[in-house]
Amino acid sequence: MAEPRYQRRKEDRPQEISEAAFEVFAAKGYAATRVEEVAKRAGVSKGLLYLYFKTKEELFKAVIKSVVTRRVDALLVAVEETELSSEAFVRGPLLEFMKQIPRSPVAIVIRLLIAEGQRHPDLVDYYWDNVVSKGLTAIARLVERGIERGEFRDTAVRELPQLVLAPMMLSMIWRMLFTERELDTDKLMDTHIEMILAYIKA
Amino acid sequence: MAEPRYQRRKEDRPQEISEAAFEVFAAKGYAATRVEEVAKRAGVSKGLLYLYFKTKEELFKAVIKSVVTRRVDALLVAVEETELSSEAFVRGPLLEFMKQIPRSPVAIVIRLLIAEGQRHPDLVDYYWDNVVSKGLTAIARLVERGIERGEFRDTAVRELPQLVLAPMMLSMIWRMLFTERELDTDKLMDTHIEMILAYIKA
Amino acid sequence: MAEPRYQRRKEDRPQEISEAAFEVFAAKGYAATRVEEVAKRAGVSKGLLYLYFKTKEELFKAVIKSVVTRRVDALLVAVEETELSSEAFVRGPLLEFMKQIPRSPVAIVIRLLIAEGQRHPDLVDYYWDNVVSKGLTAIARLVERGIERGEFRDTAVRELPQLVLAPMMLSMIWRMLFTERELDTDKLMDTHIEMILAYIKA
Amino acid sequence: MAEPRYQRRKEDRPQEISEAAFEVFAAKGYAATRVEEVAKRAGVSKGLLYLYFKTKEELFKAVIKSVVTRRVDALLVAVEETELSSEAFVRGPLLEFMKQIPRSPVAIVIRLLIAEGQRHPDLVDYYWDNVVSKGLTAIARLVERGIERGEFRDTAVRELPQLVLAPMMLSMIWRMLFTERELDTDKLMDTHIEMILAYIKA
DNA sequence: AATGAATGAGTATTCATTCAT
DNA sequence: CATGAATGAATACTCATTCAT
Repeated sequence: MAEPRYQRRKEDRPQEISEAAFEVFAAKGYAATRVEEVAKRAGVSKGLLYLYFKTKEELFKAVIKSVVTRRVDALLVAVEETELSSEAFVRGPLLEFMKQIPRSPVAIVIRLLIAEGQRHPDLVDYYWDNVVSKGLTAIARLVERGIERGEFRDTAVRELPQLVLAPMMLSMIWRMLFTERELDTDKLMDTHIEMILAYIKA
Repeated sequence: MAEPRYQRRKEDRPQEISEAAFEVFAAKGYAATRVEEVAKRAGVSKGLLYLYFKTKEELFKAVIKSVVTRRVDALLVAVEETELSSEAFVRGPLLEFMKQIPRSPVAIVIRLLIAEGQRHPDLVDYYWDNVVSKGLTAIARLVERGIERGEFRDTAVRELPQLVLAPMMLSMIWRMLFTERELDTDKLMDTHIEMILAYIKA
Repeated sequence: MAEPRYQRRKEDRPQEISEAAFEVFAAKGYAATRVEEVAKRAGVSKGLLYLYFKTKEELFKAVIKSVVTRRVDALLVAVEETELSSEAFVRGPLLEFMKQIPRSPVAIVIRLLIAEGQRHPDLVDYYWDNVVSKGLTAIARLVERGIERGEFRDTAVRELPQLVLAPMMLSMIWRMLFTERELDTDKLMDTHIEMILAYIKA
Repeated sequence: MAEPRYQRRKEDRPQEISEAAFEVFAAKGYAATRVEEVAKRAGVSKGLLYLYFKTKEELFKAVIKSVVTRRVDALLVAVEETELSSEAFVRGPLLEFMKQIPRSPVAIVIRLLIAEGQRHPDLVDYYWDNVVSKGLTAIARLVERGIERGEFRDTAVRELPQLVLAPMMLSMIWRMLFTERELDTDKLMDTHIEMILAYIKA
């Protein structure tokens, strides 16, 4: 009659805990997050959490890694397979990608990395390998192809894909810190892409 | 025998403690910083530290605020008083400013704000008022003056001074996280300024 | 493929668990022993273990009691039934018994009792009744019979059978603590018996 | 007016804490001892305890080592300096020593070592070096001197000083486990010494 | 003013025990 | 009967803050 005191749901637990942890880490940062709160939010006991994650730190790392978005891989693939002109790709899929990222969990992960990265170089490495490096490669490929096709001039942008992503980065930080201060981050990126294209178009 | 500690002016104490605290906060973040370590590094006792700063949090806020750089005010003044053309100012003092910031303590403060800002909105306000807002105003003024003088076209950049600073932001983050990965941040900013100017010049 | 575990008789389970528990308690002591490890070593689940033993403490007590050796009873019987002279019995079966005990599980039980006995007086009582008391009685009977037969003098040893066993006790402790430090415990007991006999022989 | 909330007594604290800890460890054993109870009994806060002892284990080791009795050294010295005959020394100071030890804190330390020694070999080493080894050396010296002087025969006891101490060991264990069961441990040792002397006297 | 000994609330982690499956 | 996922009380240790000296 009474509610069962608990459910056995071995398969789902890690995912549920990880999601709850992400929310709490996002809201409070690593140090200020209490394991107990994560457990409560996941609807499990502290003990169970420790059954799936050996330490708070391991939980943190698992959470960070779990957010590695498929989006970045998708971008790489899209660059290779698209039939759009390079300019059209920049104006379309790439711009869209740049607008999405600052709204996505990746932005939160970046914040956590900025806050905790010094003490977790392996996490930074992981993010470099699986996210940042791939994203930059995608941009670089796109620019190179544009140059090969005669769409773009051969400029310093070729070696500096970061230049394309700079306003995305700024938008991420902006949203973290200055949410309520007005900044039309979409327009920021529209304008930036406009400017870049004007600069590199043949 | 001992260091002539007693010669230190009492008036300097808060400053010395604050400097020591900045170093430790910078290295470890807020939570992982122990008040005792700050005191030790400042060469005072814990008790004395608490005489000047009522809590660790107050110390943190004082430290953050103490780093508010004069550089930003200087930039504002320079924009108003310069006799350079707008383009020359951008290529000269502004570019120099942008290259300096990511190497300066401001970068560290930004990291601390990103990490702790959510729980300290007043600190974010403070930084907004005293640093960010001023910096953006300076850029905006510069662009407006260029337009007034007929040097620049009237583009979206007028309302988006952030666009000018975006690569500076990216460089700051880059240095925090990916120090050892190669990126010529100076060239990044050179190119960006080149690009911006190409875009807005009449 | 798998071990034919299912062939094990259910009736053997408590015994198997108890044996596994003995090994772990012996290696780690009461507090440091985890029930889970006992279960694993016994090849059963934790739940099943708790079906047979209501608590860890009950398991501990059962284990301790299960080691009550038959050897002691055998010694008593042997004393009564032997046809050897008292001296011959001392030099033969008794000496052999004394040499065996420090190598036997009883030694481990004694260690566990020394460590945990204060909190488990009932265990100590049990061991007193079933092991120590019996052993001492056997020695006392032997000495008395020797006196009755005129083989031995009537000395204080009559009321102090512990005197005979003292080096056995020392050997047990020695092996527990100083395993690697050289001590020929067999020779110790040989000499001791020699000495005792010299003392009590008529 | 009100009682001061605490006293600063830096010098005395380690000693006080160590004594309190000895009592609790003695009563409960290592694992069952709660650091908080030690602190309470010492009349200090948990935090202060950790100021003087980095971990519970370090506290335990310090406590064990602090009990290293001067008695053993005294025995060694006495053996060397005495003007008594060897027999008189055995019947006098040595017998007295043997009767005291089972009543002294050393007995408790031995129990703790028996219980915890396996996990703390360094403690066992320490006790070997500072107590056991010295005690055995003293006995051995005594026997050797007796032989040199022609008081004693040259028997196996020369290489087995443990034989002399065996009933002391048994008495220690007896008191730990079977306190209330009658055994006149003093008489046990009287008789044993009698027996030994009868055996080794020339 | 200055010190640092002393406090105690707060937190990660463990593990005996239970109970849904 | 059997399992092992789930619980939660227990406990070592930390560190911001206080206050007797």
